[in-house]
Parts: sequence; C-alpha cells; structure tokens
Amino acid sequence: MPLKNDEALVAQYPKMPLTVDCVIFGFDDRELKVLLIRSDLEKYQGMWSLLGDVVLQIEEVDAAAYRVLDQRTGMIDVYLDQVKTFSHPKRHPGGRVVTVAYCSLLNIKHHSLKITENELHWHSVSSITEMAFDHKEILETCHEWLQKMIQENPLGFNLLPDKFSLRELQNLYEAILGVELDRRNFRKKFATMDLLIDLDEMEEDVPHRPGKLYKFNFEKYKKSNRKCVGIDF
Amino acid sequence: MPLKNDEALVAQYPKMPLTVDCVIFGFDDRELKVLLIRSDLEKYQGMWSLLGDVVLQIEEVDAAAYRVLDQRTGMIDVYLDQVKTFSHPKRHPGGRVVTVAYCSLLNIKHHSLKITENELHWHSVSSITEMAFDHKEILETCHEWLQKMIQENPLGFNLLPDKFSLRELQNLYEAILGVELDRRNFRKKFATMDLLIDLDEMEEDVPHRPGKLYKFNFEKYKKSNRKCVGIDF
DNA sequence: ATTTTATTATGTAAATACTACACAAATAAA
DNA sequence: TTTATTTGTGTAGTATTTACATAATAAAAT
Repeated sequence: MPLKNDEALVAQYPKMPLTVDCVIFGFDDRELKVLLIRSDLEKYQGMWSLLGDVVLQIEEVDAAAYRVLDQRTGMIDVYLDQVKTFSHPKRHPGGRVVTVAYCSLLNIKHHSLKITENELHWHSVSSITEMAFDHKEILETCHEWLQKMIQENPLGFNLLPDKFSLRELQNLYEAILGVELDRRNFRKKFATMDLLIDLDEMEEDVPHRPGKLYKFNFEKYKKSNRKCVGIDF
Repeated sequence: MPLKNDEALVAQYPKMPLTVDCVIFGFDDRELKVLLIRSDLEKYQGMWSLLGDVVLQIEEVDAAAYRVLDQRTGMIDVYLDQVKTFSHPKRHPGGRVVTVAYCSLLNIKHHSLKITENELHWHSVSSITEMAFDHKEILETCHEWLQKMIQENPLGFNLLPDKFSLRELQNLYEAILGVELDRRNFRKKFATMDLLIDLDEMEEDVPHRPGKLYKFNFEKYKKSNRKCVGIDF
C-alpha cells in the first residue's frame, strides 16, 4: 500500500502525456526501409510519421512500444530497443507531449502489414526529406544508433530472411552504413568470427550463379564471452 | 497558434509526472564515486538516492537535468548525457512516475558541494548495496554505459583535474572498468593516439618519483575525423 | 550447343595493432 | 646513505587489417 505522504508529494508533480514512437526498420532491394503512416493530425495533414501511441496510465513504456508494434505489424517476436527520449515543449502541435523513441528491426518478408488501416508504407530511408513532428530527427537518431549497433552486435540478422547469402549480408551492411565494403575482407571477417552456419543450400531464383546460404549461430554467440576492453577514440 | 483539433486530441491523453535522475560520477582516491542524497520519502527513510527533480510543464528534459546539477553542485559546465528512461509503474511509492536517467561526469576537486542542504555525499560506487526507488538499477545502467563510453570517447578527462599524470589516467580506467591494465601498453596506446599534450610540468606532493603532467588535446580531437567502420562482435 | 554476362569464391603480402614481459633512473622518506 | 616506491621505456611474437585479381559457376542470350 502506498504511503500517504509519498502520494501527496507525487500528486503535486506536474503531469504530462507520454508517448512512444517506433522506428521500424526493414531491408529490401538493397535498401534500408522504415515503416511510416500518414499523420492524422491537422497540422501535419498528408505528411508521414512514425508509428506511435500514448503510454497508458499503468503500463511500462517498453510495453507500449511492443503494443504499437503488434497493433501495426501483427508481429510480437521482434527486436525492439529503447533509444532516446525527446521532449522539446513544442514538438507536438497539440501541446506538450514527451515521447520515448524505440528502434525495431524486422524482416519485411516475414510479416504481412495490416495495410487495411490508414496508409502504412515502407519508405526508403535515404529518400525521406520531411516528416511530421520531430520525427525526422528521431529517425536520424535511430539510424545513427543502428549504424553503431550493427557493428558491435549481431542485430542485422533480424532484418534478413532466416537463410541468407553473404552477398545479402554485405548489401545490408553497406546499405545501413552507407559505405562500400571490400568483398573478400568482409567474407574473411565473418569466416574468422565463425558464427555463420553453412546450410549446404544454394540461393534460388537468382539470375546468375547462386551463392551459398547461411544462418547465424545465435547459440554459439550467446555462449561466447566477449571481452570488452579496448580503448579507441 | 496550436490547432483546436490537435489540442483536443492531446487533452485526452493519459498524463503522468516525469522526473529526471542524475547519476553524477566523480573520481577520487583511485575510486569511482557517485553523488547521492538522503531520500526524503517516507518509504525510503535513511536510504540514499540519486539527485533528481520533476520536469516542469514547459521544460526540456535535458534542461531539467542541468537544473538539478546546478542546484546541487553549483556547476554549470559539466558533461551530461541522457542514458535511459525508466518507467516501471510501481517504481515510485507515491504513484506512477516515469524518470529519465542522466549520466554526469565531474571533477570532484573543481567544485564545492552545497552540503549545507540535506545530506549530500560522494559514495564509492563499488560499496553501494542498496538504494531508494529503482536507483540501484539506474546506477548500474549508467555505470555500464560509462564503461562503454570511456573506451570510445574521451570522456574520462572530465573526471580528472586539468593536469593529470598517466598514472592517474590509468587508475581512472582501471577503476571504471574494474580491470588491471598493462602499464606499458596503456601508455603506448595513448602515445600513438597522440592526443595528450605534455605540459613539461611534474606532479607535486607525491611521496615518490613525480610523473609528468599532461592535458587532453580537445582541439586536435575535434578536428580528427574518426572513421567508424569496424564490424566486431 | 556456344557464347556472353553476372556473380561467387578464394589467397597473399604488407602494414598495422596488440600482447606479454623486465630493468634502470628518479625522487621521497627513513 | 640506504630503502621503498614509482616513473619511464623497448622488443619480439602474434594477430588483425588492408589492398588487390583471377578462376569457376550458373543463367541468359544467341
């Protein structure tokens, strides 16, 4: 049971709405994509915005983000991580709303959008120029976050099919990081990591020599204890 | 001017109090310290808590964190960064309060605490067993964040005096990372970085052979364009 | 069937970075 | 003057990163 004085104290605190906004990344056609919806606000009519919702009175912010993801994509087993809280007092035209930004990674092929609702579309991240609210800033923050994260963690596999070729993997890294990578060195890097399982299967339906298919060895990765000291700046 | 419909929409959103909590790190006596205050809540009487405050109705969350820092330490020119938002519905005994955690680094010697107020003390991070609210969890999250950040960014210098010896710098890294580092390799690392300015001064008042004093070359660091591609997990 | 085109798959040499490790010189304190 | 403590430094071995070119395979076109 809560204590009276503590309750009285909190009752005096300023209160404000809290929302979550999900930057849902996908990968297709050698491009990083993000899932956007048409804004339903007056001020931003016609503009695209991130998928978001309010945080309920009794709800963890993480839970609200998973809820948005489920409502919009029907997927519940998706990578999701909190990135940053945005709080400019004027960021929402309807008054003060603080939002917590989440980044989510999913395999476009794995899910069928409930596009029956409002307009909901995958957009190529590189082609987006303008968005509702401060969502462009949020998107950029999440993109930078992702660039850093895929280099240090095996997150990229969430964006690929279960079985992928090394070329697809490299395309993914190149698309997200915006750089060209040397093919031999890229493959060597993953070969020495020894975390890809050769499935002894080949790509199909490609208009050229098919490559081998792999999957990521999550088991082995989890068991490996990565040491974490290396000063470098 | 805000739009009527947008305002009406936001008016329906659930509202809740938002606070900031600052994990203020310092370094002294070869130990990582954190600045704590006695909790003024009934439920947590006698326990230590982070420095925090509510976010005001018209205020960026960052601004609230700087305000807390200024109020408690009198310092305004301090490194501060948002780390994570904590939102368990029961995390505050007085009712639902969401908090945004900030991490701050300051040079203990540079400031004189306004200890005249409530009990306010530097605690050795490694000796803390229990804290009010979920502040132990917040502290741990910020400590891990710091461990990662000092390896990739020149943040550690914020915790040291303007002039420091290589031994002090190494002590700092060892204290924060909780490991022992090889002295020669540590010094070689910073030598090849070439970002320390040899001040041609010596330590004083040390009970042994004094070491050279250095300062960090922030100018040069800012100009250097660090390339950022290196897959490794 | 043959040729063309696109892509996969692979190795090596040079340069760089990292690891492990020990001893002489400087200062303060006894 | 001696002792204790800490600074300051180099090297050999290993591992990692970079730059770079050619042969083999499959599909598509002729």
